[in-house]
Amino acid sequence: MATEERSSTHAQRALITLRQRILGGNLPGGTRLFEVALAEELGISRTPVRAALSRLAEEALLDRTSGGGFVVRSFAVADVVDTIELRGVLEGTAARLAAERGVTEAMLAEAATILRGIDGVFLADAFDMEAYSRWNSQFHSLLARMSQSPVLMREIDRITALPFASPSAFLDDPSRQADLVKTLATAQEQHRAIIDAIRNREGYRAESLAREHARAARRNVEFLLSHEPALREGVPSLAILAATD
Amino acid sequence: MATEERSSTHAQRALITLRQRILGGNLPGGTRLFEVALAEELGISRTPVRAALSRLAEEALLDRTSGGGFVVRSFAVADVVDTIELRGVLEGTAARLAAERGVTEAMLAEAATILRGIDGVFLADAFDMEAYSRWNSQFHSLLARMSQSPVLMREIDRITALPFASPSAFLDDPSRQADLVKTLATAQEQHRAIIDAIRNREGYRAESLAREHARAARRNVEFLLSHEPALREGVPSLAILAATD
DNA sequence: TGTGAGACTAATGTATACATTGTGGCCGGT
DNA sequence: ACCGGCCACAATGTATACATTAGTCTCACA
Repeated sequence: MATEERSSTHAQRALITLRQRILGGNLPGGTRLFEVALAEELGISRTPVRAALSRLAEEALLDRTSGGGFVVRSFAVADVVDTIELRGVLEGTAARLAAERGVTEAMLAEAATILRGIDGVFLADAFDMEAYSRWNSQFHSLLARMSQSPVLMREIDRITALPFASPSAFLDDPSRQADLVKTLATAQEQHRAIIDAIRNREGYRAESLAREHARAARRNVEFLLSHEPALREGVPSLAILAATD
Repeated sequence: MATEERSSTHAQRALITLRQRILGGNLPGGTRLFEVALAEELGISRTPVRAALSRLAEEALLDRTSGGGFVVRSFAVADVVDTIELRGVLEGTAARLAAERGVTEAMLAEAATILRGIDGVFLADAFDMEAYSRWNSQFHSLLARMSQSPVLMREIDRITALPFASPSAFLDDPSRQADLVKTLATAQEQHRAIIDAIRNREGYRAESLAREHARAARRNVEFLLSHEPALREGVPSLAILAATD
């Protein structure tokens, strides 16, 4: 969120509550949301409910109906796959623009710091997934900034706001942490290679690497979909999909 | 607009009015929009004004301020260039997915019809720019559909809603029609090649061609920016940029 | 049995009054 | 002269009452 909202307005609190429900899979795709019922349930008037619903449509979590109402957006498996693909395309473009336009020494130094931070997580006795996730988020935030394109950064922010398209997607699956850690070493090599390509002004290489890097999330989706649906329901990053009828 | 709105509500009319002003360059980027003043000016209450403003933020034509208000989004030249680049990337991705996933015979037949339609515009005695624009829009709409990705189609719709990133961008510049017609023959060759690549399942070729195809808009921007600003102001597709202080 | 029309109810659109917050200007003190 | 605090006004947040529209169900007719 680029803008700091007024804290604790009714609309803001309703927005947060409803967003959490949708992302957490508690509101199945296709569910009609009604102003009056929600106002009653949340104990506020219709006005802030409408404001919150409009914001959720802005975030593409709700679709508008022809009658002026709102419905929870449905995500099919193909939508998840395509959203992940789109993230790869956008981050790939960010990497390419960074390589084409060149980046500052300060950015490269920041990248080096982040890479060292991630390396440090691997060297610790116990793998700290939260620390990895934090460094990982910083890496991806920097990558977007390196493009020096506010337009692109804005689009990346939009897409990566969805849990399954986030750079941290699937890191929150407690049942597969040991397996995940094995793949994160590869991911870190990719981080290093992307920065190397950017430093060397290799646009095509940078784009290709960043696209492939994002594809890890797709592999996770495919893994989870090849197993029992029950397994998927324990994965926060895919909760929104579990909610699809 | 995927959804049909209620016709002629105050909010809808305010939305249309304000959108036209912004896209037409009559509201400079950075302009604060105030509910009360707009309500007074439009002769309606604040409620539909707020709804319209929220919709415009959804369309990314307005940014939200920290105080809960709205400000007209500023577009710098670099933003225009990057948005056009993004359109190329997205349409390139659509072409690649179409090639990778394959398309139906019906889609290919539709493409052939459109290509014939465009060819017909070139064969006429007087070049009909409006007819060309209509066929061109159909081509690009089909291209997005060929990806068979609702997620991607949605993003393409978002980006191409901006005048300078529209497939029809700059076709509306009355002062340069003769020059433009010369470049449209090249564009039509590109249309043909894109469909050929898709038919042949050549993903990389299709993506590259579609990206290059979108780059024509960038050449138009660069041409206009290398001439007097006064020239630019007569170009509807760039009106929104002319409005930037 | 199917279709169309009408009635009723619920959902959304709108205006307005009041509450709360933010911003700018002015005044006083250092 | 500059900075901080206070006050007033404007902007936004909210609730509520009323208006309008959309959707669904039932009945009647072909």
